[in-house]
Parts: sequence; C-alpha cells; structure tokens
Amino acid sequence: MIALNRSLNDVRLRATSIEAPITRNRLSVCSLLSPEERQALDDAMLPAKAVGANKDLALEGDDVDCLYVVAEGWACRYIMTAAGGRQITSVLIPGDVGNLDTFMFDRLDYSLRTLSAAMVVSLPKRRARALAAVHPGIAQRFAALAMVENTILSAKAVSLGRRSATERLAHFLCELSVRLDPLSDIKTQFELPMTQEHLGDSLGLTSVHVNRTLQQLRKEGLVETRKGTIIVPDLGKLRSLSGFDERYLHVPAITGST
Amino acid sequence: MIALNRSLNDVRLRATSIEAPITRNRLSVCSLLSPEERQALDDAMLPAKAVGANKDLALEGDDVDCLYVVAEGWACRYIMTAAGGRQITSVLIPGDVGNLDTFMFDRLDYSLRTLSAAMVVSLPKRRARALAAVHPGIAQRFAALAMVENTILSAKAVSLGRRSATERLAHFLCELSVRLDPLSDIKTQFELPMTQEHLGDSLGLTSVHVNRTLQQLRKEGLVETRKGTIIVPDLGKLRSLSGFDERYLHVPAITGST
DNA sequence: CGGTTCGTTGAGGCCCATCAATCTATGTGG
DNA sequence: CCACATAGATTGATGGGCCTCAACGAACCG
Repeated sequence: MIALNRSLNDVRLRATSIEAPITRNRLSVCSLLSPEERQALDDAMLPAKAVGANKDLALEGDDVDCLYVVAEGWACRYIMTAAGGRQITSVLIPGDVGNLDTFMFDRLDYSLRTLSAAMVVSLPKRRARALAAVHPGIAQRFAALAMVENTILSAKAVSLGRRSATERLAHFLCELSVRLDPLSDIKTQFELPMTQEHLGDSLGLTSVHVNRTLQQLRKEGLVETRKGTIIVPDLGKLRSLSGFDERYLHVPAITGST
Repeated sequence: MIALNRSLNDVRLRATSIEAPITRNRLSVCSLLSPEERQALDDAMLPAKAVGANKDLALEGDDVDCLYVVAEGWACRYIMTAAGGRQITSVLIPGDVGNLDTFMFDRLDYSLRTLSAAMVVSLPKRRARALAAVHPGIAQRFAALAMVENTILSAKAVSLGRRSATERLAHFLCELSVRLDPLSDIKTQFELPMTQEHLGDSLGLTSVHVNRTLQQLRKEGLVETRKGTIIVPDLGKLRSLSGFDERYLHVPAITGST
C-alpha cells in the first residue's frame, strides 16, 4: 500500500494525460468522503490547463470565481507590503488548493502564482458551494483543508517569529519532505523548484542570506543540493536542528489513512 | 493567586446572568445560519466557566474533547520552540473559538492560555461533529471561521516576515481595532489586556524592543496608552504607516452583515 | 513595608539586510 | 559556433535593527 503510493512519477504520468480523471487533489482524494461525494467533486472540476513558471494565476484584490487546484508543479500565495516586500504565505505543491478561501469570500487577499510550470484545475466556486450545501462531507472537507492550512501557517509564524535563519530553512525543508510524500516519512530527496529568492520570500529572509544559510547547512552535511533537487542525508539531524515535529501536519486525518 | 481572586470576582459580576444564552461566540452568532442551526449550536454549549488570567486551558499535545469558546476576556494560542522561545500564533478576543481545529484533529498543536481573566464556554467535539454531519450550514460555518483565521495568520506571516517592529505593532493594533468592533470602523480606543511581553511573543520581538517601539509610536502621536487601554488618535495614520487594509478580515462575510 | 509583576533605560554585540560585484549556467540570434 | 543576454548563485564589505544582559523604577497588593 505504501509502496504503491510512494512513486510520484506514476501519478504525474497519469495526470499529464488530460483525459484521465484528476487524481492529485486534496479535495476529493480522501477516504473520508463517500464515493458519491468524491465523484460529485471530481465531476465539477474543469479540464486542467498548463501554465508556465512564474505566472500569476490571480492577483490580490481580484474577484475570483474558481478554486484553483495545483494538479502538477508548484505554486504559491504571496502578499506584497506597502514597502515593496514580498512574503510568500503558502507554498503549494501538487494536490493543493490554491485559494480555498474563495469558497467563502469573493475578494482574494493574496496573489497566486506558479513557481514552476504547472497544471491547474479549476473548480467553479458556485459548484463548490452548491455541493457543500448538499453534502455535509464536502463542507467538512473544506473545513478540514482549511484547518490544516491553519496549522501550517501557525508553524510558519513560529519560524518567522522565533527561529533563526538556519532553523527556518531546515524546518521548511523538513515540512516539505513530509508534505511531498505523506505516507512515507523517509523522503530524503526531492525536487525543489524554488530559487533562493523564492526561499527568501517564504522564510522572511533575503536571497543573499538564504545562500549563506544553505552553505552553512551544506558545510555541516545536513543538506546537499543538485540542480533543483534537495538531498537530506540525515533527516533526523535536520529535524532536531529545527525542532521539527511532523505531527502538526496531521497526515492521517488528511489522507484518511490510519 | 491573589490576583486571580480579584479577577474572578470581576468576571462574576458581569457573568451573573449565566442563564442568558451565550451571545458572544462567532460560531452560532451569524445571520448565515438558519434559526434551527443556530439553536442547535447554542443548545450544545456547556455552561460557561470562569478562568483566571494567564491560565493554560490546554497544552500542546493534549487530546482535547471540547472546543473552547472565549465568551469574555482574552486568550491566545502559543507554541514553544525547542530553544525556549514562545510565539503567540493567535490572539483570541471575546467570541473567538480557541481551538477550531479540534473539530477535525485530536491532538492539539499549540497551547491555549488566557491573557486576562475570562469566561470560557465548552462545546463537546462529538456534538460539534454530529451537528456538522447533519447541518451543512454548520459545517460551512466551521470552514468559514477557519478561513478567516487563515487570512489573519497570513497577515501575521507578512508582518513577521517583512515588516519592521514599528509596522508590526501598528498593524497589530489596527487589526485589533477592527476585530474588536467589526461593525464600526471608528474604534479608536480599546482595552488591551496584554503585557509588553505578550505583545513581543505575538509580534516576534522581545518585550524590551516592544517597549521602545511603543515609545516611538507615542512620540509620534500615533498611540496613547493608559493603564491597559490603547488610544489611537489618528487611525488613518496608523493604518498607512503599517500598510493595514481591513478587507482581509472579511467582516461582512463573517458577521453575515451586508 | 517587602514581594512581585511590569515597564523603562542603557551598553554592547550579533544576526541579517543592504549594496554591489563577480561567476556560472542556460539560452538565443547572427 | 561564438557573442551576447539573462537568470540565478556566490562572495565581500558595511551598517543597522533588534537582541542580550543588566539594572532600576513604578504600581500593586499582602
């Protein structure tokens, strides 16, 4: 079972054939939904669209009428300050819903942008609301996803508020290692389609300091980087360095696995 | 202990009308719920309990079986880092649900503590889930509250990641001025039952630097402080200084007002 | 009065930002 | 194939915002 789910490549291959149902979305892929609810959600999704890297899907202030699901590739939510600073508030990986809150609100409070080339699936807000009004399980699914985002945002607040640059970066990598492969906690290597500037905008640092911090981690043998992929030789060390505790991600509750 | 007794008396005076329904909670007080849904939620609430200031209601790692609603007084969620740092991830004001995510998860990812003396109402998790499984409106209400918390957490990430100490403090005060009185945006004075250390733990600063930052704001005539109350002579200036835009709080969507 | 909590002030230092230059990899057009 | 452009990674020098440590003041209460 774990072995089946371990390979992301399988899923990605299937997702590229647009005819196949979109399997990588955290809205409907959940054993907690009834089969009818899952089917209803999948039926409401519009066909996937290909988007290039560093493209804004929507801008802060927009009235968006669709939920965007990142089926493939990475994206992010970001907010600009008056002074021109950029803060990435969420990094979105395959399966994530980019603008969950559009389910409730009209105005977008952040901008939505791809980090890498991506496939994006749209779910019309009206249909999502209509489904949630009929199926309590779907409404609860929205609540569940919102609550996980809540814990991730809380963890980010802890990092931004109270952790050093090294700890922040290490913690972020630990978080990704779990989110990218929820069912195996031995994900010690993964592609990271983010520039050091992206990392800085996510971690509240400058790209220059991200660079130096990465060097520090490399020097201590905690990470290796090769052309956009991250290798973590000793996940345990990285976790203890950053105080990472994966339980806040609530993988069982979200995947529906035991 | 002594301070506790005094505070308890204080609260009891106001709370003597315990027979009356708990009106100050953002779960059921919402015109978007049907009258039956609202009634069902209110009926599920347990009687309010008085709690002193700086008391932990629950600790990180606890398996909590109730949702705690802060009916009166202030509270917060906080997370300790391995190094001993404290980060307040959310400040809870009257009406807020302290642990919304307990609706979905068993383990608490943060500690829950009062800031001032408070009245706390409990809603058993099982009853909340049972209600949500039957009433889609209630499930959506949980989703809506979680999504507002997400926008507040995102704004906090922006502050922690990209704003100076002065901007952070100013932004936080602007946020409170709206949250404390959603229906009038002219709330230029309010009680703030937080020490400078509390503020520091919320803003990712030390209490010493909060002190200096407050002095700065006072010197510029942007805030006045009197015994636990904050006065904002010119809300517009404070807002533009901190880049505050109240729309992210989505007051209309949450209160159900137009 | 003495204890405690909270606010205030000062001196010194570090982490990270800022500014700027260089290097590398990749891609592009002639 | 080379000249050139561009994006991203790297390095150095310098400075500042905030932390740390420490002491003192103020308010409150037993």
